[in-house]
Amino acid sequence: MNYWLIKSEPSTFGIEDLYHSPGQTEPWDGVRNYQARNMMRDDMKLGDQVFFYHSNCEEPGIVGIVEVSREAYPDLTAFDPSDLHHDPKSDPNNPRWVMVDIKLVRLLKRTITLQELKAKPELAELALVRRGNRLSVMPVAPEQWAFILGLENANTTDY
DNA sequence: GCCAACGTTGGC
DNA sequence: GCCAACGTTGGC
Repeated sequence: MNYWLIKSEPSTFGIEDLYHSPGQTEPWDGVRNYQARNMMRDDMKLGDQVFFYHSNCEEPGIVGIVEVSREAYPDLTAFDPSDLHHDPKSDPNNPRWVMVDIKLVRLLKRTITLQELKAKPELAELALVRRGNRLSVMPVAPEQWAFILGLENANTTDY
C-alpha cells in the first residue's frame, strides 16, 4: 500500500465536486508533468490512499482522503483539441499521458492547512512543504501519512 | 547539448 | 496582482 498527495484548485475541481460526482469517483485527468505521470503510471496501485489537497485558494490545505479505484490508463483528454489539456504531440497509438481514477474515501473533519503542515518538524521532508515544489502528484511516506492523520483531531491552537 | 526566453504554478 | 521557482521550448 502506497500513500500519495494530489493537488487541485477548488475553483476548477474541489473535494465538493468529487463528493457530488456519480459514485464519488472521477478520472484524475490533465496531469501534464512527466514526474507526476511516471508515479501514476508505475507506482499508483489500486487501493492506494491519497490526500486531496486544495491549492491556489483562500485556505490551502488537505481537505479529504481518496483512493485509487482504477490504475493508470491513457488520458484521452490529450487527444481532444477542445480540451484545456490537449496535447497534439500525444500519439493515440502511443499515448503520452495517463490518468487514474480516484474515489472519495471521506472528507476530513477540518482542513489541515499548509501553514500547519509547514510548522511541523516531522514533515520537513514532505515534498509539499519543500521549497519551490510544484508537483501535482507526490508520494507521502507511511510515517508522514500517519502523522498528518493524527493532526486531524489535534487542537488547532497547538501550533 | 547549452541556455535564454517564456509559460505555469501557487503562496502570499 | 505580484513574483519566485521551476519546467519546457527552441535557436544556435
